[in-house]
Amino acid sequence: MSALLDRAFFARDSVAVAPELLGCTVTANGVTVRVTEVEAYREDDPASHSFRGRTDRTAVMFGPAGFLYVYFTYGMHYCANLVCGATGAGAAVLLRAGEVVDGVEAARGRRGERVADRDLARGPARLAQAMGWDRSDDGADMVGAVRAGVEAPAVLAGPRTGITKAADTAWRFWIANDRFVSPYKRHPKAPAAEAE
DNA sequence: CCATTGATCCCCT
DNA sequence: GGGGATCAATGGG
Repeated sequence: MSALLDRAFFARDSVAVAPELLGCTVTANGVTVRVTEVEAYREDDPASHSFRGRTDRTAVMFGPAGFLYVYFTYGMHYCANLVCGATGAGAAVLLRAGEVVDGVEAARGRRGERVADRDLARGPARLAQAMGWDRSDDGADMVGAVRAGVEAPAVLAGPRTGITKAADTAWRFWIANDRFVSPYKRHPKAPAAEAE
């Protein structure tokens, strides 16, 4: 059994925490996932929910590190973040994808009986659904639920997904050559990447 | 490619 | 207090 990550681990810059979360495991509601893909968000970041300051929805992001920030989007999906940085920093790491390593039956019960193992948590809303998270889990303390990985994986970095602003900031991190990373899709309305 | 879906937030009155 | 745009996505063609 590997080490639990303490609150100090999360209480740093989200861009530093994000890649270190790869390969770690997160456990909730009878399901454990090995994290394969994340994105960092910060208050000084136009794509962050915290960019325009604290609101009722984003209050948890401005609280102490190590707590879960769950939001609802596209009228049908939940996504989950781990709050990072100093209290009041408004930073977090979005959990984008993972491999269900324990509780496959529970995850499949939430995601659907016909869902392939690979797709149980491959995508931020899929991961949140597999973990059984919704707005009632907003603010849950995740210290004690996140463990270091057995070994440090090979990490790649690139632009974030699904956003229209700051789409070229390389704050998306994923494990190289891992089947449980979500397929990359730039937001259709994001400006095209600069030509090489 | 495209529809789905509704909470949230901005910016006015 | 209200109208309208937006949205860290998914699933099905």
